[in-house]
Amino acid sequence: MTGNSNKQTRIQGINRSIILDAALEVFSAYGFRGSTIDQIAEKAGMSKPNLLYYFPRKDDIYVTVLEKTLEDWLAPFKDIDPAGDPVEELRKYTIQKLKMSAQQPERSQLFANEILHGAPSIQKFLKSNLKRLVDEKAGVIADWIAAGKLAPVDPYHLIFMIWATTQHYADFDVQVRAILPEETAKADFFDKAADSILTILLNGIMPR
Amino acid sequence: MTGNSNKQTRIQGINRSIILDAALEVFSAYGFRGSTIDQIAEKAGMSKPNLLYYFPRKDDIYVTVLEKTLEDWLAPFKDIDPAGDPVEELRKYTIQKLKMSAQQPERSQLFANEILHGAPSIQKFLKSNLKRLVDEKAGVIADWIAAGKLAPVDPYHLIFMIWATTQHYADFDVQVRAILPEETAKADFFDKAADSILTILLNGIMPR
DNA sequence: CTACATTTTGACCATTCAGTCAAGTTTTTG
DNA sequence: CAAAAACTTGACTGAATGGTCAAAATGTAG
Repeated sequence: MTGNSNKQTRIQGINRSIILDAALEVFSAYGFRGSTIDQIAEKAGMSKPNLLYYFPRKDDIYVTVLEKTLEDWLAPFKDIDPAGDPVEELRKYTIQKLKMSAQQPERSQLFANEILHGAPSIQKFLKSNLKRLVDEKAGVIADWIAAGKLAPVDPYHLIFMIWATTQHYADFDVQVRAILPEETAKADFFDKAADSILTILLNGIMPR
Repeated sequence: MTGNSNKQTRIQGINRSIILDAALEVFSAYGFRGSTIDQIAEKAGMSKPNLLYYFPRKDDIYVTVLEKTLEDWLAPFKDIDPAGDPVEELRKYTIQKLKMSAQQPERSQLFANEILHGAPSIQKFLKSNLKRLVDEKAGVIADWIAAGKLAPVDPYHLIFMIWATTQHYADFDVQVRAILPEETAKADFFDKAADSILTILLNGIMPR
């Protein structure tokens, strides 16, 4: 039985998970080409051939980490509730995404890097799954607008705006810290950022 | 006289420029580690040793392209006029940045990639020049708010929001096109995006 | 046109790195 | 506890790639 088989042994479960954690750290920091298998193996505390026993190709590790990331990443988006209060739903979603950016910047960075370089590994996912999901949620927002519960704005661009703004704090972390060195150290940095963003965003889409 | 000297010959002027154009294309698409000197040389239409005659190290090419980019990139930000009408100035700036994202996505992508991976080549620039400039413009915005010309929002987060939103269309171009395939092909795509963003943003900061 | 400086390149070198392999060790199973 | 399966690794290979070098080609100043 090889490491690729469906049913995992105890050791396989442990080691695959260790490898994927190490890989996320390394890939998010250096990108696919900038990362080496040796780096990941060292961070995972095992030899390179051992790591390759679990994931035969560098690409296998990368794609697996990326897929796990996408899943987590979209969960709160799926949770936007058509039956909820529009402004409240979008506030909840925005805060959720900001929290994820703060707590798991590596996931955001990994994804950003993939897209930035043309999404070579997830083109299909973007055009099928993601597009379908966004179309659905854009429809929900359009309905809210039609019901007069939100100002008339293009739902797609609104979604992009929320994504861009929230992920900025993970992806451009270095820049934010360079400009706000003391602020970012404070405990309430997250709350202040969330508050500023939500003020502008929600006032921007409040029905008039 | 070497290719590094201050005074450039005719051929040096031409070739350095050709190399930098090629390098921007390659580096923005594949990142620093993902790009090879051979690739750049081929795109520039010259042999690798010839290219290395003008820029002795791979890093030299990269840093030169990056510095040129930073300069261009901040020009419109510098142009924000404290004496102008606040909403009008911020509209002008946002549109300017969106235009740049549309016309020179490579520059935005090059910069994004650098920041995403910890800004190894421009840490100092971020902490000195950029911070100084942002502090100055944040002061201008704070004054506008104090004068009751804008809603009370944190100037720094407002600036980040404009940056994030506008650059999203360059850096996440692939994702935008995956989700809005027909839209992006239309001639008025830019206008619609600008309009959507400005509606939300400006309504969000209009004094109440 | 000549002498000198600049530009260009084929061939080459050293290093890095993804991936292989065969032999050894540990874990599981009956 | 013995045999089989699963796991681990040192040593290695081949391809890719950053960079060198010496000689040839081209451009330029007087």
